[in-house]
Amino acid sequence: MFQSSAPRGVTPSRSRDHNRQLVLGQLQAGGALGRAEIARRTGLSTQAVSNIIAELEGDGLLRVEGTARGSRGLPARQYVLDAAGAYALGIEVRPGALLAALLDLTGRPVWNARLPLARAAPEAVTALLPGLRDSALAAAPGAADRLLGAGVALPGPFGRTGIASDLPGWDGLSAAEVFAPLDLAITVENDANAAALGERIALAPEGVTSFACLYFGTGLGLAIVQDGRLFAGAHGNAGEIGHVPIPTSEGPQPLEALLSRLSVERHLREAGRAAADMDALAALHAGGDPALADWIAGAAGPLGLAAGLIENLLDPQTIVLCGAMPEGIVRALVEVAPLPDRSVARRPDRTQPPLRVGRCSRLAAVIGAGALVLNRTFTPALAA
Amino acid sequence: MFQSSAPRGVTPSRSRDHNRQLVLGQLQAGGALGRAEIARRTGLSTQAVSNIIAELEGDGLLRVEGTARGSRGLPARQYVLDAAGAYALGIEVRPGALLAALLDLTGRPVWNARLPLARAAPEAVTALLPGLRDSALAAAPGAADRLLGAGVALPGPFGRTGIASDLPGWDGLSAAEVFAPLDLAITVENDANAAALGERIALAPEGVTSFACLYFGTGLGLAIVQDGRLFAGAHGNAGEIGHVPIPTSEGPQPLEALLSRLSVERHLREAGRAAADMDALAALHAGGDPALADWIAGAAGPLGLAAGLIENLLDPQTIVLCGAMPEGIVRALVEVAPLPDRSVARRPDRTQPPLRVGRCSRLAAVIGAGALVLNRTFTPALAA
DNA sequence: TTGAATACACAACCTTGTTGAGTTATTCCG
DNA sequence: CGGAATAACTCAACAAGGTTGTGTATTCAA
Repeated sequence: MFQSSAPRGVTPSRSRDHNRQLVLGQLQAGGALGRAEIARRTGLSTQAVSNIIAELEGDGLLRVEGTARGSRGLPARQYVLDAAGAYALGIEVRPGALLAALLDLTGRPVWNARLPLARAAPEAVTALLPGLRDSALAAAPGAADRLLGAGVALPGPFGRTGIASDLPGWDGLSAAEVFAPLDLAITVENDANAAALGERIALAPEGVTSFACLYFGTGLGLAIVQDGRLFAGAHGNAGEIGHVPIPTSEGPQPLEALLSRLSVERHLREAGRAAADMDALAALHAGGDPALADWIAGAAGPLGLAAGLIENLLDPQTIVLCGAMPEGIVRALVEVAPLPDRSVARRPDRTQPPLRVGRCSRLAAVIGAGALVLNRTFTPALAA
Repeated sequence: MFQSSAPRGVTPSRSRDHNRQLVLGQLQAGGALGRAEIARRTGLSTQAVSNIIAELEGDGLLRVEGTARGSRGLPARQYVLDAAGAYALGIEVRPGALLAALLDLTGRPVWNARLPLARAAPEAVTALLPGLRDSALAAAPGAADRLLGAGVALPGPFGRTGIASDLPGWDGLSAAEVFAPLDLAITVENDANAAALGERIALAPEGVTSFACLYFGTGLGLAIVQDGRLFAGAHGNAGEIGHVPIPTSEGPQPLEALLSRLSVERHLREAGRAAADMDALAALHAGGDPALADWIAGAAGPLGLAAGLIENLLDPQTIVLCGAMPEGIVRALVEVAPLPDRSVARRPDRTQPPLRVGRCSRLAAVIGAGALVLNRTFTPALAA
């Protein structure tokens, strides 16, 4: 599915696309800004920014929100993103369910749904799409002709041609075909990468643009974001941290055997607990279940090792944990994980915590799927 | 020293820069090409390519080399890089020596020098620069007004402000000041990153643009190259793989305690061998020294683990080993390293070997330092 | 009240890439 | 052997987008 694409020549219209994205990205990260301020931040002339803003305002993507006061000179009109100016549809396919969410331009989910899937067969998914689309659009009046596209999150890793290999029957399929009934531009990513872009929207106002994201899915995934863009590797499968061997008293074991939902479920089952879903897990944690506390204590070490690996290899601003694991448990893991004292990321002027809790919920990847589309709208193609 | 810079707006002249780089990059990777072929590869119109080529030819960066034959239609004039069209100066500062190399436009070193440094004090380096520059220019007549700039490789990791922290007395210095006597545009990188860009030039014709580079320096460094650009992390210090703990029979040890020049030297010293420099090491290896064979056997396991980590986390096309380790030893390591059988990079259609031997010599980082400058000339700023 | 500072609009201009018509050289095929 | 097909390349007109210079409105401070 993924193919590292060759860089293309720049034409005037591609320049404009880039600069539009740049302006939108400033507003996403910086809140309300005036034209002159945007011009200073982007290095464009105020005139260029003015033209672009007029265009974006015409498209309904932004609107004036008051004027700046308190400084000399003509007060600047402040622009903000218009949440209702555009929408993105996020879809997540899991072995047991199809999830969907509709995000507004600011990344807030305005609608979401979860449909059980007996088998995650492509035809079954395709059949559900028209109804899904209708429900989503019914939730947001006016969104119909303002849909930027649809993002799809699938369990990775991907094969070179075709889609996901973790879902049975999907190998070698074209995403465009399976999701054709949506009649939208389709962007596909693995669940961890999608979730990371979902987190990016929340982190952008804090100035976090380069980070790693540990994602609890079926196993444990890692997404790497650099300057707001995904680091995908040569074939789109970077971040398979779950396979990394971790030394234990019983010899090396894959990280995801120690730190994942399957791991906690197995541990609890062996202790005689039933923890079929996230709610049950959260309840156990809230109740101070000793078996769960035991698992957390055992998983904290591997998490610390993984954090050390990631910091040393990737030097991120922070590492975000998200995905299908109750927030309380993730918070507990973050609090007790023993971080390595020697790391290039352990710098005195660091402002971000080494580990932080992200959007921990079933919705992390669906929201991320929608964010795939928004990200394309906000992140300029031009590298620094 | 490193600062992740914000993306900037695109202006017509920046577009031209990008497209010039794109054209040069095609010639670097693809050898002799005609205008129409370049246009097809870059997605630009033939006219745009024609204009750019005329400009580049005027600047002396490329020249016609014959015409294509054997196909229908007007035979295409083939263009190649003109090696003597531009030069880049590479400088490497080590604790014991100052190295320099002059690269032509194709990345070939046309001159190099090694000056001993009692103390690698900044003032001592600054004092040597004018002489160095003169010697380099004397070796390549006409290079004086065709110098693109100077690249500087320093042992990392870097502090946020100022230069290298591994070299005593350099912390907090500005590279522009220390290297001001060169009167050239200065680009600074850590040694592993520089070496990786040196390898990139050699790998580009094979279509390798995303790879990792394990570098033998004082310790062990890792550089990550994605689409021809360095992955630097949030603060420029990605790739500190030497600190990663590796399980051994005596408990976890940092990778660079098992796989580095210091490691092999210590091992040989304990066995009563003297192996002060690379020549001595190479001689021992050629002579089939059992203590050295012993070290290689012991280091192969950690190398395999490191390769597994890198493949799973970064999904590169290949992993290149280079730096201050005799080529024969590196070759032996690559041959016996046990690679993990489970890895996202282990794909059926893979064309590159998982591990390969790079430019193993004292010069890897100096050449890479020069390549820093060439890379800027060849790699477009536009991401895919 | 006056002047400095600041945001912004308008218009002319520059750079760059695209498009379409026309030229030239080579191969293919009758 | 000669015409048709093919492909590379050039020239000229055009379009898109950004910059620069000039002018105006609005606010703060002296």
